[in-house]
Amino acid sequence: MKITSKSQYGLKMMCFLASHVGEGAIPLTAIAREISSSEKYCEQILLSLRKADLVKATRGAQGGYYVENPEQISVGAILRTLEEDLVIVDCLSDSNNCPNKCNCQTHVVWDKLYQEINGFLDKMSLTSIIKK
Amino acid sequence: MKITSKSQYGLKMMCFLASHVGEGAIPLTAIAREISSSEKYCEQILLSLRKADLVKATRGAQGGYYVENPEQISVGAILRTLEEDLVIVDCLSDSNNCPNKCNCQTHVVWDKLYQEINGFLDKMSLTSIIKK
DNA sequence: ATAATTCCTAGTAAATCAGTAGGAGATGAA
DNA sequence: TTCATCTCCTACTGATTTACTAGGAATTAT
Repeated sequence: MKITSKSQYGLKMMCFLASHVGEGAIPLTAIAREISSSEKYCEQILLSLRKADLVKATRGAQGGYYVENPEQISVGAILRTLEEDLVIVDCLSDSNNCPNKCNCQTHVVWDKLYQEINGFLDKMSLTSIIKK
Repeated sequence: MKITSKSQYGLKMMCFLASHVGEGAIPLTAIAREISSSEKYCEQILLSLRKADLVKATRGAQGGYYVENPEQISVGAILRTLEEDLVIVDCLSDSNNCPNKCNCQTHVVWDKLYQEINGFLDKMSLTSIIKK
């Protein structure tokens, strides 16, 4: 039940980009320096975020990464792309895998917890957390 | 961000024991059979739960495990003992470990999420989930 | 052209997870 | 008292996941 370092770095990067919205593309080198991590690792995380359309990128010289409309990007959306959908137990995504065919009493606990976590994180926008 | 199988089995066992409260000690063999897992693994999990005083045990012949006052046992308490305190990012428990000395904007996100999860799970008692 | 930059796949060491194994110690019953 | 039935406890192990690293192809402003 740990948040991965991928998500932790990912959220930091998103915060950084959100606080520089409208200033054009920011290169990987600057981003990695800001959050004190390796360029290669940050690159990999940014790739996932871009594929999920949460960041934009422009290639080539003077290229880099940037976000648009940070007020519309939720922390939940970010974590769902970096934590494989935030599915906290497998039988939530793959009911066939549940040994009790999901008729067990505990299933409802995981389901409600999942709803709770996602609901909470979806209400939190990037803009709201950088204004502190 | 996955719930471990230890917690999943643990909660199932607790539900089973709670639904047989007042019927005396139930031996490991019966518990393991009920939740379709190995005796040895169940035993290990029950050991943790007992050390946290969430289940009681009597040794020797006719011994076994049982719970008292399931209405006072929360799902949160169970998960905290099986998921090392449900600390979702290390810098929540060990601030020294936070590269940004926890002055980062993201820290508050993890902190609030932690509060949310725990608050939610603490309100859920064993009794409430077996009555379905 | 070329220097700067992202894109993409593959690899790897370390940590964690999931489960096994075995024996010591306790206790009720014959 | 002995024996069968239980829990207690520690150590071990294979599989999986995590947290990175590496290298080269593709793209674009200057």
